[in-house]
Amino acid sequence: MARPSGSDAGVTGPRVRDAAERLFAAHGYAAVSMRAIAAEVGIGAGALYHYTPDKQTLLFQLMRAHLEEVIAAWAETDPKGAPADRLDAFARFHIQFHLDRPEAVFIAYMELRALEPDNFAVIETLRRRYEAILRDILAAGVAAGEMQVADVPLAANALIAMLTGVTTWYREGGRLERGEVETLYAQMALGAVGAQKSSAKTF
Amino acid sequence: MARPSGSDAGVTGPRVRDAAERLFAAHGYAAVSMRAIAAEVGIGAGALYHYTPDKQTLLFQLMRAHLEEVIAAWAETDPKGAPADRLDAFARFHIQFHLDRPEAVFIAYMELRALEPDNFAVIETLRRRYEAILRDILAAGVAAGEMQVADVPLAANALIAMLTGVTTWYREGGRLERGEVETLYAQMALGAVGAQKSSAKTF
DNA sequence: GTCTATAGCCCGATAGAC
DNA sequence: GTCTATCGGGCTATAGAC
Repeated sequence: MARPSGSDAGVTGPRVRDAAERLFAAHGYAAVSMRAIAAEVGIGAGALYHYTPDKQTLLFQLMRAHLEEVIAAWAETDPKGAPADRLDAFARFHIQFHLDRPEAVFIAYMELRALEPDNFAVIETLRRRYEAILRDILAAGVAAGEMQVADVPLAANALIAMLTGVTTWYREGGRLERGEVETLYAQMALGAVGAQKSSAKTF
Repeated sequence: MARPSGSDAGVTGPRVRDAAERLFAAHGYAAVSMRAIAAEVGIGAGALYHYTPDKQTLLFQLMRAHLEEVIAAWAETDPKGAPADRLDAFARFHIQFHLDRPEAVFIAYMELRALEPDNFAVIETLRRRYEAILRDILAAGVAAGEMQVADVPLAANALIAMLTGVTTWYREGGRLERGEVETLYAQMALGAVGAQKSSAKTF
């Protein structure tokens, strides 16, 4: 399609977002300068402003894109079966997504406080929508008698925190394979709410 | 004991640490300026340096004091009985401590990346020592046949993350009392590792 | 599309008066 | 023990050359 000149348009933009994601996750939004992002990309600081109007918008768009992606991805993963099986699938999905995109996830949970009020409201709505998925699963599990959960919102918060925490210690190539980690976290999640997979039921 | 003049010595120091703790927890270490801390205390920025040699040391000392306190407090709380009962006690202790000192806990877990290497090494050692408490409980539970834990370090990480997450949502005066929160989290922790309190056993 | 230069501001930390 | 003033530098974002 022969661009008139210069370097790869449509390539630097994603590289800027990748660099920002990596650095925000590693050091925190407030601790990362636009100069540092530019240096990571290999351009001058001024050139960044062709790709984002400002630093805050860069953060906001990273967070929004991630949350919209995770919500959409779950919609395609949801097995829509028995609540215990959905919880198993949700735990595995959440772990998988977090291990695939640890930086984006870390930012989405940790940098809420760095958002300006209008941006915060948008992100908070998306975050609540994602957490509502788990609350719905737990509520269905209680209704079906498959789970013992005294307080659904509390249990959902506790499970999300547990699952999200995987990013703080898991490193590729370590002692455990990803599949093992998924399985173990899913087992703990089921156990925490007194559930078991339908395939494990004794009739 | 009649100080020669001026304001309350021995009082401003703790106020500086309290202000720093509050602001670091709310906005993150990197986002908080020494001027902001001074304003919170009600003194000029220059006067801060009578209480800390620099900003980094302020963070380091907050984190070290907190971790040493939590380790010492557990040593006095540990019921030293059956592993399942110790896990129940640990979960309640951890929740209590976190709800009593949410700012200190939040900083201790979130600002590790803001520490300079020498300080990081000290804090990381303390943090590992605290997490080893839970690993020891789980290992004892497995050995006693009271718990089903396929991987002790993973389970310890998962439980710590779950319990610590309480600070992200619990607010005093909300829907749930602290005692309820402790009980529910302890139940989930026990369930996650397939354990139950000795008082709940069926013989 | 990227560069260099810079405006305007805030930063951590220090010096010295009181 | 606190103040004011300040040093030296980094920050975000913009302007204008190429």
